[in-house]
Amino acid sequence: MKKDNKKLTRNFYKADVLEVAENLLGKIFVYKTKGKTLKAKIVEVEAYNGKIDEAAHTFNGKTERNKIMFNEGGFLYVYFTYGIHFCANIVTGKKNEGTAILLRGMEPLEGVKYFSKKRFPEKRLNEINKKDLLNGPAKICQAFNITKKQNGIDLTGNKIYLLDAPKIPNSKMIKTTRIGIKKSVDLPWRFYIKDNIYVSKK
DNA sequence: ATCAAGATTACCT
DNA sequence: GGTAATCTTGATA
Repeated sequence: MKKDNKKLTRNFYKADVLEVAENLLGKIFVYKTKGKTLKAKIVEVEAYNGKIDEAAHTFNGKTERNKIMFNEGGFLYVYFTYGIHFCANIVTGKKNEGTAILLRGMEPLEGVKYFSKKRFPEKRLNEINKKDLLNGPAKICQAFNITKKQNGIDLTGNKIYLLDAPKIPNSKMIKTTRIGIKKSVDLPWRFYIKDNIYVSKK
């Protein structure tokens, strides 16, 4: 009997960013916070590679903001943008590669009430559409309450980590161009699960 | 010291 | 479809 729910280890993250990006789809993101366990299934990601990709934060070398992206794989890179939003990434590859994967869409599994409260403080639970909770990179951080404080967390620890799940077959995976960038716009480095309603944008 | 851009979102017409 | 919101970061226009 195959066990699907083991925590992913360092080796998973140390592979090439594009390989990890494809493998990330379907995996379970877990955040243990304030006695609660929050879980969601990853359905949409984008790969960034500072070596060859002008859109990556690491393209022009190491800075105070992006230094976590130069760690070996298996760390959380969180950045602040547009004066309002945080976005969370999974660092991949070997040390000093400067590669990471942006989490863009998730399906809520556990902690829906918590997500709803963080996303829509003024609304009642029954007015909230579950598909609007985690269908965007900044929405994910808002719902999980992920901020600068979580930047650099080791994903092989017990606070934030991923659980294994069966690989999404190629027939159910869409590979296309990334969203919201002005450089390297033609690289097909966005991956999402076909027909999944929790994907941020078709 | 100053400035422009930004891996987005929500709300408007 | 269009754009305001909002402020940290990195380069120096």
